[in-house]
Amino acid sequence: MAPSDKITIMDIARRTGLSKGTVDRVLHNRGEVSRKSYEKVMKVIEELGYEPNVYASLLAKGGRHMIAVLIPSHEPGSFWELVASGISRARESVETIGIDIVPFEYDQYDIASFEEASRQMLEAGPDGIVLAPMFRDGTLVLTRELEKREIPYAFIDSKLDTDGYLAYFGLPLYKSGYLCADQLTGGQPVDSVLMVRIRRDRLQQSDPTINRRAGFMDYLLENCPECRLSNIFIDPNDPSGIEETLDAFSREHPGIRHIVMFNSRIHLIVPWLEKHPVPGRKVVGFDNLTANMEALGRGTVSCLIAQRPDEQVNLAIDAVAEYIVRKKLPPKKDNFMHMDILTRYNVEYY
Amino acid sequence: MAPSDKITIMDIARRTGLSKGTVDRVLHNRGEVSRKSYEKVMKVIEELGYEPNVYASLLAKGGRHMIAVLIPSHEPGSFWELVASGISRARESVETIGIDIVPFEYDQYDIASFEEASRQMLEAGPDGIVLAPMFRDGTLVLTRELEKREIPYAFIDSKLDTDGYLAYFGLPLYKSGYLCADQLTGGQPVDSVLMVRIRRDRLQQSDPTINRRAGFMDYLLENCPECRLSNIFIDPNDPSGIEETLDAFSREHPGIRHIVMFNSRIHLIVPWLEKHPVPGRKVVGFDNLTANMEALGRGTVSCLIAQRPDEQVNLAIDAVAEYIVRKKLPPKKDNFMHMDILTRYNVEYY
DNA sequence: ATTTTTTCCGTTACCGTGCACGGAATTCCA
DNA sequence: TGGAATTCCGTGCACGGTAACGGAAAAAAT
Repeated sequence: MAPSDKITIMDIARRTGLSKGTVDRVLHNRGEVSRKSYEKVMKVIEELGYEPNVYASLLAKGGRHMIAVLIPSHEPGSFWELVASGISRARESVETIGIDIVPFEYDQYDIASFEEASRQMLEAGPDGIVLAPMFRDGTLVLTRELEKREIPYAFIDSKLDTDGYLAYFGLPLYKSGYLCADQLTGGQPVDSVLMVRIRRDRLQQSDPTINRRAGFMDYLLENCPECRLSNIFIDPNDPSGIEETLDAFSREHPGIRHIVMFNSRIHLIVPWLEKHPVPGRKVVGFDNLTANMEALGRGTVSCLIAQRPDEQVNLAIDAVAEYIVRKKLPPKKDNFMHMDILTRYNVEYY
Repeated sequence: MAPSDKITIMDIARRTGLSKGTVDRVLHNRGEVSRKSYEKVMKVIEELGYEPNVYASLLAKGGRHMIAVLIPSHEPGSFWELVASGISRARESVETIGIDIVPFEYDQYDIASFEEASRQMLEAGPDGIVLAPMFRDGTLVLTRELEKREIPYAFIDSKLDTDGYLAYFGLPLYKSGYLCADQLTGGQPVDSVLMVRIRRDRLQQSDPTINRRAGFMDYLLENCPECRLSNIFIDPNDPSGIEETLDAFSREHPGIRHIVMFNSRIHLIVPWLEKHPVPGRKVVGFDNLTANMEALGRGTVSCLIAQRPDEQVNLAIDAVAEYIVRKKLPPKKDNFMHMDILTRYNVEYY
């Protein structure tokens, strides 16, 4: 009944006839222990089910740890700002266990800045890392270095096909496209959908929207094969250009009403949508940016598929912290997280 | 830059010219300190922004705390089983900070068992409590006693209109009915809906489905006023009776297709639904019971509104634990949580 | 003025681990 | 077989806070 009679390092010292110093040495296997005593201690640890007292440990070693977070810089209103807010929450919860969170940021369109940021990060000597792999090759170089230095790291948002990482927290991208299509069609056949995409001219970047688009199109293929799909491309930095593009398209294709965007930037077309309201039009996008949620509340956007990026980074930081403090591996390595469906009726409590 | 140079109890002892014993006495104001020294210490604490080291504290006082959870007993497959699973998760996370979780259960249809359970709970002498108020009057008696003994308590699921509680975590019930209606109609007008309800003959119990039903009906009133509503009542303990009732109803009203239930028991009518498939029928229910989610995966149920009861109890336990260990109040007292929309396309990651 | 009580405060022994230091036991080499 | 070099292990202090204990100083009683 009483779990209060916890067994301590002294208990296993007595049981083995050794001293706590020796027991401590095998616990942190830092050598200077004979094979015989090592095994004896291990056996007793096993028998008694010894678990170290984290407080005492933390208190004794005193020094604080540091977890670095390497993510794209968070311009206001961007997806990465949501991640950043999750970081501040996580900071509070782990600072009491002696861990500091230090963010390192880079321009997600500039690989040189990524390399610079990861260099600085390594120099700071973190005890663990959480990162979002934007540049495939650059990340590979980094993770190899991390593995050499035995620094644990966790992925968020997307991951590489290596396996040295401690954990991954993210969305099932393909499925999210599938879900998105179901929300847009409502299970009923639709005749046409417009996909608004961002023109990108950068190379070697991983593009998560590809998988989403694939899932979206597969759903349509299976559930309403006669649906016609159109693409247009916009430039996020050119608001008036966006309106022109949309105007031109809707003149040429007046029948197309439903609209989807596979990145977090549905808010970019909201001004145009509100200038040209169409009853019964479905507009579906991704991620809970403030601007997106406001448009949802006004009814301009019908539905958002969201992934709680703050939660993801939180879990990732906790996993790394747990590993640093207790050397415990997370229960699952790949954690595909729930996809939240947001409508105007449940967005206010998000 | 360095937060590592934390100020300790010794620092403020030196600054005041007193000993750490005295400082400790004012920190826990357990008397035996002159007014003059008390104020001197308080002033220095303020100046230096002293914050006690939780580990050292926990380590020193050694003794463990106990949080009691008072909820209806969790028959397999019931809503409260989900809560119970959240309890086991919470247990792991707080046992490392020296807190034990002890559940006390009662029959949610028997007020005497509630009183008995709360009596036993009080006798066990918990340091904090999480409870779901099923019986209004009985809970009021209990909470008054808790306030007298200065034992902090948090509500989950629903709350009373007292204000002595530390925090509340639950769903906005009325809104959830509203959201439910929106999911059922898909924003399009529907001509009729059947509400399947549970026959209850008990009194003085709080019934959360009342508010849900109200929200549901208000949505219909505003968005498709011509929709016709029917009610039928079933007995959860009589499976064949359920089928008969549904058979009889569908014979008399063949036009009514869409079905909603406002409690967690939509799974009760799933066998009947699967015997009588109707294309285009919408079936909406609440809560992520295993049986409900399976029916969702098969497409029998169109949508579930879920509330993560495990998360709720987790947050409640954390809030109470935080108060016990650090005397910190939670950031918000009333926490209305997000309503999750579950469909067959996002249920597998829930 | 002396004794008794009360008020106030410093000292000290923990809590369970981490780790440096030094010494004993063993092995090695001559 | 002696001494030197290793290997192995025990001791003791530190971490920051808690609380019992006992004693000095102040107040009250005689």
